[in-house]
Amino acid sequence: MSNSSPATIEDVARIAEVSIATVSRAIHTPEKVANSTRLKVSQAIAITGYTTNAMARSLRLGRSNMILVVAPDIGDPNFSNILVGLENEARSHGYGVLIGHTQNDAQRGLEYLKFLNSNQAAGLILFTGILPFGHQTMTAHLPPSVGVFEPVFNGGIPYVGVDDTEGARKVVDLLLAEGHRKIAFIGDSRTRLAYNRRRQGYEAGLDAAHVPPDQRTVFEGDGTIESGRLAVEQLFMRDTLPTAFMCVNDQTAIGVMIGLGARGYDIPNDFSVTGFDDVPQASFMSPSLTTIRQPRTLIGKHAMALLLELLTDGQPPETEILLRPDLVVRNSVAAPSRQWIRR
Amino acid sequence: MSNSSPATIEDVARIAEVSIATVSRAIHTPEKVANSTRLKVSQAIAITGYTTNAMARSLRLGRSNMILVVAPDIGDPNFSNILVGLENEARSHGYGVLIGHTQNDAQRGLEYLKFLNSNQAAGLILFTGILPFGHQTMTAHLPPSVGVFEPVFNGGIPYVGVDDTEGARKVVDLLLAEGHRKIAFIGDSRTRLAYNRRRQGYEAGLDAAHVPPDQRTVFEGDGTIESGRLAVEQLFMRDTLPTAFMCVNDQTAIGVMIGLGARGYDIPNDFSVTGFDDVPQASFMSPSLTTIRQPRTLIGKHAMALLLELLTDGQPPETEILLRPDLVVRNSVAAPSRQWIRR
DNA sequence: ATCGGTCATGTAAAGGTTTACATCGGGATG
DNA sequence: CATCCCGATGTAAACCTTTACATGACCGAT
Repeated sequence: MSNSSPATIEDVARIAEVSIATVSRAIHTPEKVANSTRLKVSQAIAITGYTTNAMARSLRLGRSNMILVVAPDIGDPNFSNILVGLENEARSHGYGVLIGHTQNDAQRGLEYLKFLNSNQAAGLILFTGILPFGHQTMTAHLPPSVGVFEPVFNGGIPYVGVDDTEGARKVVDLLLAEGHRKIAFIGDSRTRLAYNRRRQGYEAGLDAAHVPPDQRTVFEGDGTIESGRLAVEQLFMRDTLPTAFMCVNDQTAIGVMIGLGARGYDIPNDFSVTGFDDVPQASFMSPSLTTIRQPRTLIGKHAMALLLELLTDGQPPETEILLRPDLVVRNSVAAPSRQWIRR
Repeated sequence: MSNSSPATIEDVARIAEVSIATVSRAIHTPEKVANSTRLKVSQAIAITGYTTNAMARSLRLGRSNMILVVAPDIGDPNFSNILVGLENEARSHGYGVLIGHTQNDAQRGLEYLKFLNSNQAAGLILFTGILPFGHQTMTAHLPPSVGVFEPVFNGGIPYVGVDDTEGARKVVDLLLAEGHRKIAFIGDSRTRLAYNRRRQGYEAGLDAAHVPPDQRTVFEGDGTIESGRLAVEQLFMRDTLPTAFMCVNDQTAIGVMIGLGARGYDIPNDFSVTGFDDVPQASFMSPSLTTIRQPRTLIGKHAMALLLELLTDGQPPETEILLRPDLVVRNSVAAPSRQWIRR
């Protein structure tokens, strides 16, 4: 019962008095096995405590039951919530989740190539900004893959994200409803799809409200806290000050709040600030940050489900899944300061 | 060159004009192969782009190159930082990290047993509070394992954590130095080792300063935000109010701050509050929280290193590794309010 | 009674690797 | 020159599973 080495299919076969082939069939295609035999086999399995050796199975089948998830930084709190969704979905289908992070180092990405080449992962989940294996040439050798947040490479890989345009639109509509007309947009890199879509939502909102866009209040940074702080400095040096800062993500918004705080301004009374993503600390800041919630666990779940479908059916049912972004209203937005309106 | 199916050791052998055994030796025990042969083999490897099939290797060797990491909640930001350390260390030794989370559900833990039984994981990293597989009986079947934060089961499994006693001592010493004499200790479950050690540090500090302990200011909760809030309510109903709240973890401290804020008190002017762990939001709260930093990435690194040692040497070099906790002084501590001193 | 067909089961190969053991050749030693 | 030994390499078995194909029994139809 508690042998030193784990039971093999042969042990089960011997006890059930059938061949190993029958045992294998009883497990994987029970309809091909007579009822009486199936019973004997399941009893033998119970006695021996047999579980299939995944190594041997994967070797024979030519594919594993592992999904490799590669992110730029697994220490990022945004990441961990997605991981929950990914893992739950995978496990409930008998798959395991293998993780890796590149820390934006191309060399690191290459190391994960080993896992793929050595057949250790049946599928791949790629996060924003990951270009793990250098060349697009590699794409041909990639296993079934799904992107998270944004498309990977130049497409060809389906992805799951949030509707950035709609999210941005919700934010700008809130600011407009509060009475803001001069709304700065603090973005990150123009090369990022999320940036472009969010900005698109921003512009669509202004347009719908017949507010003429003002290029002088659009700032491009890199999405970091520091870049938000810098944006404030730059905007104060220009002649037109906004009454609200709409930021492409929460990190930038935090930077903006720090920058405004350093100049002695009060948020939201002097300026309104909004973010995007709803990072964990957004609710703990003072004032707490009005932002867009990314349904992270759900994104993870959908991404994994899509990948598993890909693994069995071969063809992706959809190439792009966009989830609904929810506006989270907190305390960083108020009506524009009379001080600025009066100007 | 870009064959459809990946190159096998046989392809390499054919090109290098040696046997597959020699190829295997050239890779794993190069000192047993003549220089000239080794060269031929490595050229053949370069030509074919061969990488060892991990499935076949694991099958033959009887163990995989995966480490299973099981945590109560992978969505917890504390977890992700440790994961970084774990993953870096593992990867640099050719191991992959497989993750799982139980969400404090014993049933879930059982599902991960499959991975272990099916030889898919060579080792196991267990987090605090995890009792993944029901009975201790299972311990016998567990692969080499290492605990994080606290010992697992009744011992027998080495672990890596932070020196809780010393950390608590640093906190209480700070509060004492500020002039506090009535310091409440808000704990979580008495069954947790961390609680007991931190409280031990708290009492040792009071003792060293010749401050008599007051049982009425010790509160036991469950480590959640709500429990911190509740502690405040309870303490206000008793006759002796502290001037400082020393909390067993940051969650509790956040709850205490919320509770005090709801009663209209100002921190740190009316009361001082301290935490333990330095969760990401600790620096974003207002006031920012004075707490103890857990060297999380380092803990992960050490835990994985210990496990890998265990895997190769069989015996753990140490059974307990305690890292140095650092005091992070922020803005939630000040000298005790004169209002209370005067009483 | 014979045949054809169906269903349940068994046989055996294949998947890629590692390694104990066998073999072979050559240099050192007597 | 015979012997021994050692180093380098090859042969083949083993790890455990899945599945195409073969076998055999049984049943119904002719």
